[in-house]
Amino acid sequence: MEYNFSELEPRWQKYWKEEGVYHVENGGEPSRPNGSNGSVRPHFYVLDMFPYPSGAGLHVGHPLGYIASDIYARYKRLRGYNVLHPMGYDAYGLPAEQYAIQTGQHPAVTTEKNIARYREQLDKIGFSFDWDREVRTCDPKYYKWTQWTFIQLFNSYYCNQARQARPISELVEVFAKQGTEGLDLACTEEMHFSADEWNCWDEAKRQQVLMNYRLAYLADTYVNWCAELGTVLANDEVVGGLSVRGGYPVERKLMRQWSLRISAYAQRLVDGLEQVDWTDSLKEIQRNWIGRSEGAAVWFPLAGTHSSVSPERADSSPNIGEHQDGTAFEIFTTRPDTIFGVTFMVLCPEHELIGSITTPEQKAEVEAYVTWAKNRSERERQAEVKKVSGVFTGAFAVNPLTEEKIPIYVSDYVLAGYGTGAIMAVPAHDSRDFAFARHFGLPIRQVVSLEKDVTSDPATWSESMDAKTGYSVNSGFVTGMKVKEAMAAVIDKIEEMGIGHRTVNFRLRDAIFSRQRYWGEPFPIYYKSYEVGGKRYEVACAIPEECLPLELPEVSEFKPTATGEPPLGHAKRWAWDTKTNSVVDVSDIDNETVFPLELSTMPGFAGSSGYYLRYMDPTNDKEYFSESAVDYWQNVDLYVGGAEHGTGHLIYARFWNKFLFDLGLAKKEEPFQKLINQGMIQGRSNFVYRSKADNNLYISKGLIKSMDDVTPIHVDINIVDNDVLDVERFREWRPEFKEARFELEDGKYICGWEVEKMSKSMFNVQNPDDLVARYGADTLRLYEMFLGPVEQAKPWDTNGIEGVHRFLKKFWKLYDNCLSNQSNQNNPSSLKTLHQTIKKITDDIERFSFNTAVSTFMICVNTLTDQKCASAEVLKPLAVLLAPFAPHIAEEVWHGLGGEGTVCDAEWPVYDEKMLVEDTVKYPVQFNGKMRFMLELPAAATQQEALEAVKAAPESAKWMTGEPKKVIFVPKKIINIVC
RNA sequence: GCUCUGGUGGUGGAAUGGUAGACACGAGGGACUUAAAAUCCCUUGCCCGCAAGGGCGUGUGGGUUCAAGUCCCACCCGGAGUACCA
Repeated sequence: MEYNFSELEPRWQKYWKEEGVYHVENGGEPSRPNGSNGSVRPHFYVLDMFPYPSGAGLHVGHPLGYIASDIYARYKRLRGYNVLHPMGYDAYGLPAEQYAIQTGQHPAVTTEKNIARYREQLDKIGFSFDWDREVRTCDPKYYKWTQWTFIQLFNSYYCNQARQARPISELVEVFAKQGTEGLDLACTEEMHFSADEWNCWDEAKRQQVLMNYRLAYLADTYVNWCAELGTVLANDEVVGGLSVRGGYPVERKLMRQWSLRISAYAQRLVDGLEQVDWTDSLKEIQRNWIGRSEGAAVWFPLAGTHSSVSPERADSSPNIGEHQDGTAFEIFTTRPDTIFGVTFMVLCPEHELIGSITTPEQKAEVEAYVTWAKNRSERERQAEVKKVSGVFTGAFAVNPLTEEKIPIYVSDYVLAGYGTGAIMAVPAHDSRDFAFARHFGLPIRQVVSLEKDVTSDPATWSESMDAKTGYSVNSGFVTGMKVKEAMAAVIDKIEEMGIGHRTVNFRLRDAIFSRQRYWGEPFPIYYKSYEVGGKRYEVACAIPEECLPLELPEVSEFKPTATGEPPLGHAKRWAWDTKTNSVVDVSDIDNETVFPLELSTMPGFAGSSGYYLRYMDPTNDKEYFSESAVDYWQNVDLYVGGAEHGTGHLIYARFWNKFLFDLGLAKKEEPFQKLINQGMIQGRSNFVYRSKADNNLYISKGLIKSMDDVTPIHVDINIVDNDVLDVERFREWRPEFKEARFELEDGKYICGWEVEKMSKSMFNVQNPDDLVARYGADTLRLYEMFLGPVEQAKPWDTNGIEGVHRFLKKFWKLYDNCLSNQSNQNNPSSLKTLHQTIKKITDDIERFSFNTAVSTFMICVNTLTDQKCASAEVLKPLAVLLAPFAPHIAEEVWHGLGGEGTVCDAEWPVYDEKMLVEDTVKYPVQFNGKMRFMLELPAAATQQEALEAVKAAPESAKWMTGEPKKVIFVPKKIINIVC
């Protein structure tokens, strides 16, 4: 009987589907016939990052992670766990919308089509997903809860003291009672007001103030505007001044946008990393992105104004670091110990103080610089980082510790978005300040030295001394202290003086949440207008929760409107009637009861931030997910996906989960307990080499004398096998190769190869369907695992796939022999092989070493073949071991040998310890502390036997003087000899 | 620059501090076959040697250890992340 994978695989896939074998229920009821004695099964949640269904379909890189997680999910199921292993689609996104703009096809239509194609491809690989739990982010039943969460964010503020999100209604009450007195709140701008002030304000003003504290808030912020895409982008969607999608230029622009106050959670996002089982590198990526740095905020008075700073003023930090009376400004530094080395100050070009402090003589120059700096694109700015630019304001500040007058400059190397947008420059100990000082000929003063009391002339330095080590010098009262001590001492001093305080700064900025696009979740927000004192205010209001979902309207065009509004501006029915609580025509807007709805939509990460929770209870239309569901599943035990989401999705999802945790909905603070990053699969391109002398002559790789004589040409990897070109198919491939002649080596044309990105234009895209058709899903699954460690990036090549396929054929042959030859008896050695395999496979799976697991299977089958053993007693447990990796063949064998139910319901075999005892053990023999030789002894050897063996030691042991008297076994398999 | 990773045959890759190179591919040789495919067997890190055997070998240089691919220090070279973040 042949191993006919193309018949048996679809047959089992159909069976699994019809029988609902992978359907999971919440709760641990033992649905398995031979389950864990009726006891409640433990739960386990294995999740893949759901894909964006692109038009190109799956390539072999996509399923790598899915296969790994499927193996683990199946393994856990076989070990008696109730395993949640769902799949869905991140269906909102730019490509479908770009396609719609070009072709007029509705994104919903193309998305639907792509999903169908993905599903078809996924099904062929034999995954154990519970498709009853599928979610799609573009499905109103799903995004209802994305919108719902947004409303909760909108209706929440963050209390820094409680380290928790709380309802905004609570804040309204507190404001009415005590104003901002005694509160520490996450906000856009520091505000201070009394209860009386609050109570006097009208509704519009109050709403404006509340917006400052909401976790989802509307604010004028500098955004990454991508004109080509017609939308703003989040920081992680921009790399090097270009959009990640499409690579279009991005500029800074001040726009009114929805943002999520993710910065409020910065500290918790850092702390939470301690609790999760992720790789160090990914944790580090997140830590760097969050960018926590400790330091001090210090007020520097302006020279020429009164330099006294009142303490209560100093504790607060008004907008962009400026005193309301304009007599001082605040800076942030991580090196307070170097304050005696400040020789100039620098403000960012956006700093509010610039206008008021610039002297008349400098005004023109400063204004020209600020204009220039503001209009520079992000890309230009980043490309010219090394170029020093800036201008003197003519104004001076006073160093609060030395009373020294120091000049104030403006330069774009100081960023508006970080700290207070102003710095104290210490050129001797900061490389950027150093470059600036050198460029403008400003003084450089050494205040830190590696050795106590030893200084040198900074004029002779080629670079600044940035390291936080050594001792303070020339630094007043901290001179002689170690850097760390000096930092503490200076902070203590400035706190005592009331001009500054210890503080922590984060690089992480709030996430901009608006996209000027069509294909995304609409905001459940409408705008009421107020007219107060001749001024018009717009107040954002959430639509009532019970009216959700607010469905994405139809539009006539997917492009922005003529007035530059987002595509939703084309929608006819896009106004909110507060009387009927329903969507009505835009023409009905009266600003009395009918109001305009928000025109932008939510970004891609909105729908993907909480999807793992929805899988727990995907059809619930009353709640996001039920309490009992989340109580049962808790959080994701194992999450598998690419590390490229380290600064995007994985930050947003953690934030989202922490927020839901604060609301009491999520039960664990961290959503993903263990995380494995599957390495990217790169393409492996093949080349043919065309002779430059003869356009129809192609030279085999080994015969090329010089690469200058030939032109390498990408060739479709599907007509190359093990780097050997199928010359006939090559001639047929394209008309230009029809007349091709070849210079062959050993009758073959050998192609060159190179590792490149997997892309259509390089003809190196491997489609999993082709491999499934040729070798079967089981071979594909095993091969993808065999390729190397899951975490490691590697180029795709099919050079070893035959070996894996051969293994399955050998396994099949054992099974076939077993069926045809019932007289096959077990022998002790084959049982031993089985038990060794059980132990090794279990170990390998537990440590996610799937590539060695596949090797283990190969060794096992080879050994059993040698041992001529093919009894059902050995093969049935083997089928179970193999089931996570190659479920189809495992199922077939299991059934063929009389297994009950499906192999998915079997029990993971337990190995017998006694079977594994080694016959012999190798001991290093040690004498006088020196290792002398290796000795092989029976595993159960006694002291006496060991002594005899040492006496009878080989020639190499003749160094010994006298007879060994005693042999001592010491840990780690060493024999010590005493004479 | 900073941070994280990794460096082992012709290739992908194995090795709780204990015989480096498992397993697989590729290559070479052989069996079966009229032939091919499929299948099976042998060889395959490098150097010397007819052989038995010997020498050298995990990026480089040191160190710890009876014993180092593995641990420690310094350096070199890749890959990734991030970048005027004060």
